[in-house]
Amino acid sequence: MMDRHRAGAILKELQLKTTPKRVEVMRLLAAEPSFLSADDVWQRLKSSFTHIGLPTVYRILDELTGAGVITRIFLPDRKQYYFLCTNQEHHHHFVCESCRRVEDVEQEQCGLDGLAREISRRSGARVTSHILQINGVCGTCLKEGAAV
Amino acid sequence: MMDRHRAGAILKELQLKTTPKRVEVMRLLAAEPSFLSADDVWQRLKSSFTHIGLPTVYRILDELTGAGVITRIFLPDRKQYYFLCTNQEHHHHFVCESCRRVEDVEQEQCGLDGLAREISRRSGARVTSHILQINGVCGTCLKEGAAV
DNA sequence: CTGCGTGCAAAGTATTTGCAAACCG
DNA sequence: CGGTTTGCAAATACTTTGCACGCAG
Repeated sequence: MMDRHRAGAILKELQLKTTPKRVEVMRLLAAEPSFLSADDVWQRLKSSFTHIGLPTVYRILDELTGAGVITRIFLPDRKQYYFLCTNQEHHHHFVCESCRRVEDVEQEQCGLDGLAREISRRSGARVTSHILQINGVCGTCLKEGAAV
Repeated sequence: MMDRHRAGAILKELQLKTTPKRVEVMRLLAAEPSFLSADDVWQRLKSSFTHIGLPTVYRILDELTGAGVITRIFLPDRKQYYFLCTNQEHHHHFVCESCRRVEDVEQEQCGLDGLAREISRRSGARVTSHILQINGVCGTCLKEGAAV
């Protein structure tokens, strides 16, 4: 699990005060192989804090998402899901629809940078960001017959 | 603008009854170079129908999205936006954050199919879908100084 | 100290649902 | 005619906001 010191260092770098709640959110997310909803995070935090409000969870998740530490995961239910990837390289995610586990997809295979360059060359547009999420069923779930 | 006959044909193919509301939603979306919210669509429909409910608009948009006729566009405001691309080839979209216009990005440049194959080869997962959306500011908006 | 961070309560609002009436095929 | 489709009203539920107190630096 991510140690408190490292969480604090990241927060400092983001110019956010190192509060126990923020640290715990980061540690918790870093220990999760799956994406979580704000409510999921809240439930888990309740075991560490007696007083913790859902709005606080939303605020912390927003800050971390804005700072790029956390990635949003898109699901058809249009709730917001979060995933913290310790991998700092630019990359994307494979999301298992069955177990919610998230796996990294390496950048070399993605080719998005070239695509962005191509777009701006052809139409004069400036690419500022992109969303790339691969959905499916992971190998483990397939074996367990969890396929849809 | 997409003619009613073509809209009807598409609906028939989807095994949906050809109702005036559905036809008009398709025509309207096909004529839009930008993505629209359910509410946007509703407002536009009001000029064609006196009795038209917002839930109906949502239902129609859901049906068409599920059938793959309409693409969802993701924005930070977490509302749902829709865009109808007449281009039947597999492709993706460049979304201008300033004018909301959507431009096609051709498939050859994307390489996502290869990526999906690579993922399943390496981890045994099955890829069922993916989201790829390129965000930025289009050439026209850049010239107009609309850049953020 | 001093301003950012948080709890709590309450609001906001996009989206969904239930049901009866209208309509397509 | 019979099962879809739609209008309307109401509900859902996620997320946000306001404000006062508490805590990090």
